[in-house]
Amino acid sequence: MPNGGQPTIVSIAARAGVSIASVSRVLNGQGARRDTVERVRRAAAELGYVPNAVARSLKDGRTRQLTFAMPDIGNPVYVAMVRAIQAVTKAAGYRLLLHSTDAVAEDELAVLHSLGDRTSDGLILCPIRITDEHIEALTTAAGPVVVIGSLPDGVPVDSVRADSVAGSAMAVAHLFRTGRRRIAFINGPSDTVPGHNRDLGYRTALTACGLPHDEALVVHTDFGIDSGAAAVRRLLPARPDALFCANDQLALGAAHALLARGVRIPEDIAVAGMDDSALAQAGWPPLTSVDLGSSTRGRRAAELLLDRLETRGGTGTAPPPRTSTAPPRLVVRASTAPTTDSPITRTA
Amino acid sequence: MPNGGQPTIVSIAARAGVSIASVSRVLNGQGARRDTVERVRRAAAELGYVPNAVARSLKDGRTRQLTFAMPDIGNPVYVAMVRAIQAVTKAAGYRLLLHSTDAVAEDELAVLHSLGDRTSDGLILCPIRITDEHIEALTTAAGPVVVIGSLPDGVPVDSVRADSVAGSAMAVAHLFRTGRRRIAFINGPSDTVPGHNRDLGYRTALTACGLPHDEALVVHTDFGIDSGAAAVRRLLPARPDALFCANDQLALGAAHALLARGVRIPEDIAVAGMDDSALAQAGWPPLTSVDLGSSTRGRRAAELLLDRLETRGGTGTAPPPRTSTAPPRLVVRASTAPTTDSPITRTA
DNA sequence: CGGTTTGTTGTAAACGTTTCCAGCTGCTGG
DNA sequence: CCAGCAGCTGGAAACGTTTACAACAAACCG
Repeated sequence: MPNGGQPTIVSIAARAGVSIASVSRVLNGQGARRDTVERVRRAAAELGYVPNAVARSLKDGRTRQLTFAMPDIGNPVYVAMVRAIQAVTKAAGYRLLLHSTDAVAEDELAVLHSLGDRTSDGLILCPIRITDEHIEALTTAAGPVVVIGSLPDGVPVDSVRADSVAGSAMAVAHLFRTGRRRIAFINGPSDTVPGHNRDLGYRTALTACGLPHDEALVVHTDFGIDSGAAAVRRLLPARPDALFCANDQLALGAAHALLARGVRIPEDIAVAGMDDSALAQAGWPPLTSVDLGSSTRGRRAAELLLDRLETRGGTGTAPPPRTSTAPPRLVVRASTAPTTDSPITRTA
Repeated sequence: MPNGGQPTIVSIAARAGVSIASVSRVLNGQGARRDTVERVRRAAAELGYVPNAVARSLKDGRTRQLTFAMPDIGNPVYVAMVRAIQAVTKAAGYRLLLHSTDAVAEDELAVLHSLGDRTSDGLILCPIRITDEHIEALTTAAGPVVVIGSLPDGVPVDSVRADSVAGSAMAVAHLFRTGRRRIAFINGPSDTVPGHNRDLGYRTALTACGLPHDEALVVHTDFGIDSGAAAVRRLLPARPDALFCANDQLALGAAHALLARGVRIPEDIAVAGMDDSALAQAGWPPLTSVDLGSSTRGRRAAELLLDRLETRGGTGTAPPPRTSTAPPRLVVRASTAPTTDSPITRTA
């Protein structure tokens, strides 16, 4: 037998002396005579029968599996998403397939195309960048997709986005309110959507606060602890009194570099991060950070996807794509306590 | 059509004017006449054909999917494992199914049983506790399983374990060498395997160092940042000069509680953690920690599983179960710098 | 008591592949 | 000129389910 000796509906039928149709019916809780049910149940139990999910999937065209593709499972932001998604999908009876794209665009496209192989019923994709090929692949996707990230208008796909413009602005405004006037910015790569948006938020907030934009106070680097430390070295000559970092890892690296130089946080320089990951709480002093709602976004994305799946084959035409934005939330901790000589302005 | 309008091998056959058998052969790179190949290839491309993985799985009895079940994806240790496993499986052409058991034993058993549904070709299980039911389920599992954790002898299953006894001992010995004499211990639940082993390592090392075992210096709690902070409050009256924590999260919570009370680290009290997660590096001062090799274990487990999968149906009898132990590694950071008055013994 | 209903059952088709087998074509070698 | 052979090809079975359909028995009603 090509099967691993695994019992099937056929073996049960033989043992119980009924047809495979009856076995299937009994096992799926449909009507049958008293003793038929009894016999089938017992045979199944004795053989230790477990229905073959693959065969079932083939029959009814669904796998009860969902795929989540993100750039890097090492990043706490994505871990938070995985966690939230997993909670939702598990409750709904779906399994979760994890795919790490290593932030490679081709990999993201491959995942999108592989939706066609019917391995999973739907996909949550977290692209690092959106190219024309992405848009093309998204519009022609073989199954429901939800994108976590910002999509251009007109792409017929549900999406969940973070408001990192507003989030950055909140952080900068907070630093300003607590008396900081030379607010430096350590950003990630500016050619990614998040990088661009955070930059936008930073500039907007500076203007709103009436502060000048000083190029010497801005560093672009990649996301990572070491990069944060390196950036500090470049920024210190510009004499900042606050550091806003596009990410907690950068903030942490920066904070360590400062402390190692004897700079006091927050007395000399305030430090704020972004994402409010476990690292922010873990740092010393604990880091003020902007929570962009990774958990919320993950949960919301999963809900949208499940919703698509359920309203499938309903009235015919699919409902229009929905976009949901998770509001940012500023979490103030010790790393941005006001300077003693600051005007503790509570007004906007 | 019950299918979503998705092209199949049949549509290609029709369009190319050949039989489905020929399509299958061409697509699988078997011999065919020049123009048959040509026609099939073109038809497939024009229709945007993607092979249905479910049908294929049903046919040849393998899904090219692997399952990893762990207690909590929020824990950095498991994230490290996921990452390592993902890297290996991806390279081997397998997808990774993630399952979070929330540390619930029934959930672990359910995963084990669900191996029979043929959803995945193999399972890596990270159980929090091993009950008799686990052993029963493991021995009768419907497919290859690798356990990350310690298994009693005689269970016919590959396993990868951490040497947390030795790891704990290393940490305690290190603290002793750097001049500490009242070494407190914040442990996780003692009824889990890791909890028990860490306790064992702690006691063994104390004895080896000639230090007395003082109950007032030991706290059992659950793994979590807040628990670490709470434990410190209970320990301080016992006047420890070092804190060994069963996990980085505990260590971090403890460190924060100490710093908040004005206790200096490492001058007044040294702090060491375990797991060497990102948190250890992130803390201030950076935390000494024992790396139990989460990555290594994950990678090794994946390799063992893949190996089982390949040597399947070979000579007949399966090779005996293998057990691999990841050696612990002490990572010394600032949080355990020697006290100034310490005998900086480098011997042993 | 015959016709209709109701409930239970079995046969067979279908899902989309892969693959065994047999048949066909066109050669080659005798 | 024909046997044999190689290369291609198509038909059909198989993987393990679910389910439409038909068959059949028993029970009911008039």
